[in-house]
Amino acid sequence: MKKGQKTEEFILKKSIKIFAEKGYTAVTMKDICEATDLSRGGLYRHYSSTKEIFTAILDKDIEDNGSIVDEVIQQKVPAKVIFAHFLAGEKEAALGNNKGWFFAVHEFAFMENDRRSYLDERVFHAGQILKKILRYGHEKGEFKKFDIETLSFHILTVLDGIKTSSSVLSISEETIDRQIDFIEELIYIN
Amino acid sequence: MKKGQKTEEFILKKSIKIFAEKGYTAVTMKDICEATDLSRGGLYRHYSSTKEIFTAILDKDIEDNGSIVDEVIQQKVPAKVIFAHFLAGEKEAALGNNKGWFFAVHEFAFMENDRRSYLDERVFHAGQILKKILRYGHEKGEFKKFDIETLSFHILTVLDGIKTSSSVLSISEETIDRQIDFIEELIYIN
DNA sequence: GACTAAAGCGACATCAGTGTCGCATAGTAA
DNA sequence: TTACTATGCGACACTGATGTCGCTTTAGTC
Repeated sequence: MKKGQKTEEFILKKSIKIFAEKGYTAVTMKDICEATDLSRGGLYRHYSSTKEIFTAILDKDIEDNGSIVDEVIQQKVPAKVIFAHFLAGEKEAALGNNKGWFFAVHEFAFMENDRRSYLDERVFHAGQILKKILRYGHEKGEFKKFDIETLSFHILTVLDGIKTSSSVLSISEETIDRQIDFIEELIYIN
Repeated sequence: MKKGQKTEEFILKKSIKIFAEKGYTAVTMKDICEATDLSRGGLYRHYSSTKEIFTAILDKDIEDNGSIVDEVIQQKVPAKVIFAHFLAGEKEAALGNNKGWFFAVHEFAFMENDRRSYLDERVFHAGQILKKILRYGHEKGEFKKFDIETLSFHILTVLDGIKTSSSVLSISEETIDRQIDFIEELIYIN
């Protein structure tokens, strides 16, 4: 791997944390310089805006998530297990241990005027991943027979709301757990 | 009423629209100058930051909402009607006709480092208003017997999520309606 | 090892927003 | 009307972030 490519991955890796801590809008190129120990010129050699860095992170994240879900479905892992993992990941995000990308996408979207082109596509992907899990759960008879469109949107909005709230308010882990239980009761059979 | 007080109300009124259109972070004092036809100095005479203006708007909004709910409960209006109105208001917000304040509070919260003092209080108020409606519905036997804490949080997060999504994505009015139906089915008896 | 391209540097010009201050004008109370 | 206070003005200095550019250093290739 070339030096430049390595640097780019390094920049993305370091930046995730900054975006998570400060929020998309608050991050400046200077912040990223400091976190990466790169100079202005050095950084601009690779990325010319925070937006560019942020979208690079998102794209990478979407790709990774999608392929993992495909893989476990392939391996016939029970739908409940997959879904529980999905929820666990989102819980981690809600607790601030990392930032779920759905959350990040929305935060990002607040700031951009061009709201309905780039983002539709990314969020569409997120929806696709969840729908894949739900459809698989239906087929295996593990999940109740809801309308998948409505249900997936409902779940995503709740998760998104939880994450927003927890990043913003002093809500307890218990509150998050209760919401996750609520969702699970909603969809699991018995 | 004194001139100054009039001006302050005028500034708030004009600013709501700008915050709704551009999003909290993107608004500058210059924007507000333009919208109000005030000069920098004139504006700074009354408010010295966008944050100050924004919180003034929120406080006013919270006050208004709370008193309306109290009033209709006093008048024994059916809980379903009150709740439907509540949802309708949020739908309007989701459609972008105005910005629901819960949404606004969250958007605002993204930007502030001091996340857990000012906001807890405001969102607590929002929760109180919804819980009041739910408790009233319980008492009148119109609503299912959920745990009110969990349910109110769930509803607020869904609504918040819907609003976030609709401000960000090209989701249809039908999608919003389906989510609102989903919530209603969840809580109404039969 | 020598050469070329890639990567990294940091000073610089630029820009957009902020907050202030002395002055001008309008409101208001006597 | 007067006189004082509240309101409004806009130029100004300041700040912090942006993006560029010529230069140096490092990596990769032969």
